[in-house]
Parts: sequence; C-alpha cells; structure tokens
Amino acid sequence: MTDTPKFRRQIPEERKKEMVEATLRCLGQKGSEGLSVRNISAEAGISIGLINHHYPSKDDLVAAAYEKLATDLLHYVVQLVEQSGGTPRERMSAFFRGYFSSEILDQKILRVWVVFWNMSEKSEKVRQSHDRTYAGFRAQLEQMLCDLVNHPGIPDFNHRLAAIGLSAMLDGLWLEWCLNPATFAPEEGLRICEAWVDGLVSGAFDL
Amino acid sequence: MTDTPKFRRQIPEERKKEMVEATLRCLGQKGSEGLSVRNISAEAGISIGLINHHYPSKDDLVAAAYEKLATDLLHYVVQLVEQSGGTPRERMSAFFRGYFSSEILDQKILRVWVVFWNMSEKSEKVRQSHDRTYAGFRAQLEQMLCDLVNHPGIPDFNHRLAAIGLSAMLDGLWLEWCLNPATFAPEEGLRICEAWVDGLVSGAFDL
DNA sequence: TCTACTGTTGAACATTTGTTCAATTATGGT
DNA sequence: ACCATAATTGAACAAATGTTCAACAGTAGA
Repeated sequence: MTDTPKFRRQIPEERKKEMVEATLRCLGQKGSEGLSVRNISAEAGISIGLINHHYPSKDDLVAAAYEKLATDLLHYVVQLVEQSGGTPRERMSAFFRGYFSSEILDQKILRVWVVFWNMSEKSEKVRQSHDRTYAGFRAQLEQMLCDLVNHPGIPDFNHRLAAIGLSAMLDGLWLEWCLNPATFAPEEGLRICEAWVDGLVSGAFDL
Repeated sequence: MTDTPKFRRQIPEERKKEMVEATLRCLGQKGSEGLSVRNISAEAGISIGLINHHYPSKDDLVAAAYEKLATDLLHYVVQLVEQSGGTPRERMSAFFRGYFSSEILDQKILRVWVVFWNMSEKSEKVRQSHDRTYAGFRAQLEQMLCDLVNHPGIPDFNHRLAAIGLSAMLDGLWLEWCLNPATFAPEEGLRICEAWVDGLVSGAFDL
C-alpha cells in the first residue's frame, strides 16, 4: 500500500500566495462569475474551508489579489523602463511599449479589474490598495515627465496635471481596447500617446 | 368599502420603461449588489414575477437599461453642444463642460457602468449596445474636431486617431475621478482636455 | 516512536439567487 | 353588465452562494 498523503501542509505565507494566484486565474477566465469560493478552491486544488481559515472572509482574499496584480503590473512596466536605460524620451517610449504590449493590453486583465472596481467602494482594503498603487503609477509618470523637462530647450509645464492627463489617456485607451479591440490597433494607441508627449515637450500645452 | 385596486394595469411599453428606470436607480445606489430581481421589483413597486413576464431573463432587462443610460448620457452632452451654438472651439468647450459636470462625473454612474462592463462579454446585447453608443460618442468628437480644422490657419491631422485619443482621455479622467475624487478637481480635468485640444489645433501633434 | 500543534478537510447551514406557473384581477370592448 | 384578454401576483423550486466547525491528518520536535 503506497501511502499517498491526502494533502500537503504548507506554511500560511506559501498557501496564501497560491490562493491569491488561483483567484487571479479564476477572475481572468470568467470575471465575477469565477469568484466563488468553490471555484477558487478547485482551481487552487484545496478544500472549500481553507479559504476562511487563512482569510477572515472572501473579500479579504480578493483584496490581497488586487494588491498583487496592481503591484505586479506596475513593476512590469517600471522594469522595462529601467532596462531601456536611454534618454528620458526613450524611457518614456519604453513605458508606452510595455503598456501596449500583450502583457497588459489583455482582456483577461479587464475581467479582473472590473471586479476590483466593483469592490472598491465596499472594501476599505481594495480602495486603499487602489489609491496607493495608482498614486505610484502617476508618480512614475510624473518622474519621467520631469526628466524630460530637465533638458535644454524644453519648456516647463504642470507636472502633476500632465501626469494625470497622460495616465488618463493610457487607461482610457487600455479600457476601450479591452472592451472592443476592433476600435483601434495597439500601435495606434502607442502613436496617440507618443504624439501627446511630443506635443507636451514642444510647448504646445498650456498646462 | 373603498375598492382600492391592488395594482394598476399598464401597457408593456410603459411598464418596461418603469422597470428600466428602477433598475438604473438600484444599480446607482448599490452597484451589482442592487441588481437582484427582488430589489428591482421592490424599487419599481411591482411583484417579482413581472420582470420575467416582460423580459425573457434579467439580463435582457439590464441590457435595456444599458441602452437607455448610454443614449441618455450622449444626448445630454450633445444637447449642451447644440445649445451653445458658438464657434467650433466653443462647442468643444461646451462638450467638455457637460462631461465634467455633476451630471456625468458621478460615482453613481460608475456603479452602473462597472456592472455593464462586467456583462459586456456575456451579453451579446450589451456588447452591441456598447459598440454602437461608443461609436456614436467618437463620431460626435470626430465631427467637432473636423469642424475645428475647417478654419484658416489650423493644420490638418488624423481625425480618427484624434477622436480616439480625446475620447480615451475623457473616459480615463472620468473613471479615475469616480474611483478617487481626491486625485484632481473637475476643473483640472477640464483644463487638461482644453490644453490637449489647444495643442492639437496648434499643430504640435504628429497625428 | 510518540506527542502536540495546527494546517486541512468537507459536510452542514442559512441565505440569496433567477425563474416558473397557476391563480387572480384590472380593464377595454361589446 | 358582462366577458374575454392579458397584465399582474406571489408562492414554490432548484441552484448557488459564503461561512462555520467538528473531525482528521501531516509534520516537526522531543
């Protein structure tokens, strides 16, 4: 008789990580319909009860999943920017390329995001996580815009508003592409953003 | 004995309209949590069974609600533009003012919209309604951008991409403000968009 | 090898969900 | 005043939901 253990014990940290990843997979596949504890536990290969053992409620698990996805996505584009290492303008382009790559421009991510938006009002943790990661996102943009200005011949502008506007344009393009990829091609979205930055550094904006 | 009738008969058209409006009120108040047939019928002052009598399923009712909200919002800003009646540039500003007014920049509307985004993949009707109304939205922007160019001294640009970019910026600003109104003031969003158009007509964009 | 600890299980429970349908009743036409 | 039509009701149903908890079992330390 081979004694195959019915389950493997794991330290809470590791198990929680698995559950978060399973949650993101479920959300990516079916959106809010995939968000039941039974579906998640099946995806993670664990029993139903384990979720409430590690998290006070399902919402806390989902909040943890939000935290992970938001930081992962930001880290992804930031890493691309660091790797590019060229001029400030080239770094900005690297950011755009990352944003319009299939890694981020992905309908699976919208399915997840929509559920988070839905929760952001009810869950304090989700809202705090949004505020924090979104501020980080804009700070990254603002820093890159700042670096652009510190070059001769480039006029100054309101960095904060510029970052907010560029961030909005990126999000808006991302959202609309996910809702209907036929509206425009990723390269076109890229071009729209590049043109916006070119216009900004040329001093055409009164910001 | 006063014979107070237990209900009032109505033609399907009228009753459906009431149900759609009740659905939008429910969604605006509690988002997806307010989307149960019991909650909607209570809000509409009707019985549970009446929904499935007028609509094959709940999703069809929600799709009808999407159709109404989307067209209502577009009509609202278009009407403001028509009333302004000034120069093309002034009409564009009227559009912006409408967009950043409390009529549209409203967290209640985001609660509704998030539910629709969630449904747009599953419901063919919702997706079609989105594609149609969004195309109308962009067409309106494109027409206004076109009118801007037909004036002396204004350089030409890719109207389609310009409309997509401006639409994205508007949506992105709207979304982020609804998620966190502390990020920026409506007037600041307005200013960002005005600056974008000024930059566009000044020929700074390579679109 | 034994023991204590605790990660893990899954049946059970109370709610809530969308839909169905037979009975009821308002209402316009005759 | 009556009837035929169909709008309306609400109990009933099956399915799915999040949470609880007593029992189980793997695992590290003695």
